[in-house]
Amino acid sequence: MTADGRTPPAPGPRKRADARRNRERLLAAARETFAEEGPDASLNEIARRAGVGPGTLYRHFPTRQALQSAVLADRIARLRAQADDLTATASPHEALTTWLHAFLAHARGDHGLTGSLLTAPLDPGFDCHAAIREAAENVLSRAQHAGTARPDVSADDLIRLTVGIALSTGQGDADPARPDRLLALVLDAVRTPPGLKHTPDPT
Amino acid sequence: MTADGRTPPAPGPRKRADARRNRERLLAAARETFAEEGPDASLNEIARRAGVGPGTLYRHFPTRQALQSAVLADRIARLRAQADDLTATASPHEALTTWLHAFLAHARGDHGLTGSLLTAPLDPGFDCHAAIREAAENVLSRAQHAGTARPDVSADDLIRLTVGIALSTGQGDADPARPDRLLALVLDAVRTPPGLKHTPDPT
DNA sequence: ACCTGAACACCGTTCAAGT
DNA sequence: ACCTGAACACCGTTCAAGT
Repeated sequence: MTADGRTPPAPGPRKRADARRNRERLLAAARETFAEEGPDASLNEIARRAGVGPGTLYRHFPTRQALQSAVLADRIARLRAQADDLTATASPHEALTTWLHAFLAHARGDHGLTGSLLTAPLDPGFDCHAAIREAAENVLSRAQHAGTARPDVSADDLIRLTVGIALSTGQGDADPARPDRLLALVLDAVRTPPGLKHTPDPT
Repeated sequence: MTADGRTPPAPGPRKRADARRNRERLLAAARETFAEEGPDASLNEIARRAGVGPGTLYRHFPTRQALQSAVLADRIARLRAQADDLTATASPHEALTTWLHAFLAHARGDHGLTGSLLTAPLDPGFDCHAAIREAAENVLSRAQHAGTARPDVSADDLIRLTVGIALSTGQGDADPARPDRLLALVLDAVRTPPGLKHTPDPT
């Protein structure tokens, strides 16, 4: 990954015009199809919708994960930007809370795309895991320095807990408020100094 | 489901001998194959390993979930029994903690079988979701009555949080202690009275 | 009453052949 | 340099035909 975490090779205009057009068509078709059928949608179907042969899809995106990453890239960039904004405008604790809830909504809103991508082994192309971790580290370390988040929790921990909530609360739940409630519970623990109530005597 | 949560129709010896034998062979093959290749393993492959035609598999287990449930049934029964044991032998808080860690280990140990089953919509056959919930309610309500678990959390909440941790911490993690650490964090929150540190003055 | 296994429509992936 | 699309091995699922 590049030092600043942006999309590495910057798919500049150095390619043939038809190649660029096909890439764009494939991305649009993938966005549509993943949204409708989830992260396991048929790749042949995506190629078909893009008006392109299967081989062309594989040439542009050698693996299903590569295609999924590309589809998510801009949404993840937005999450990163939001973390920066919150750092500038909200209190440390508010920023942490708000950003994690936004991330949860994001992970729940894409039929499991983010979840499946963050669960699987990393993709060397666009490393969306790293980008999200930087955003999480941004808001978390600020809260830790302010003393409103316990120091023994990592950005990765928070991401995994949140993704876990997103994955385990399917959209068919009787209680639509459950995901946010569970995240709030987790955040309670993050705010609490570890071992506070286990050792009432500090001596 | 039956009132006591046992496997409902009790697949008694009322069937033809070859049918029973095939059922057993299919279950064994499924156990093997799911363990090796995860919950999405090929059903044809399972039938092949059982030395049986695909149609026979479908006759015994009309859906993939039905087969998965049958494979897990006895392991889930053991988890229920363990909850009963803990209730009799350990303190309320210890019982809750120990059982949830056991459940987490179980959910992490089967290549995601439990996770995929608890995430998907319920199966009317053997309802493993209900069985697990009863076990969780067993240990949770006892802790709540003893005052060591906050009352605004439900057995379903705990199950979802734990399954979420199991799903989001793949086995390829750099930190093998992470799952148990995250569960301990969650249990901290469950023990803490809600809003304790938000309102330092009880008046 | 249960089992068999061929058959169908589909999938992921590759690769010669084209331009 | 890139695209096409036929081809291969496989999958889930069904269903006539058997015993």
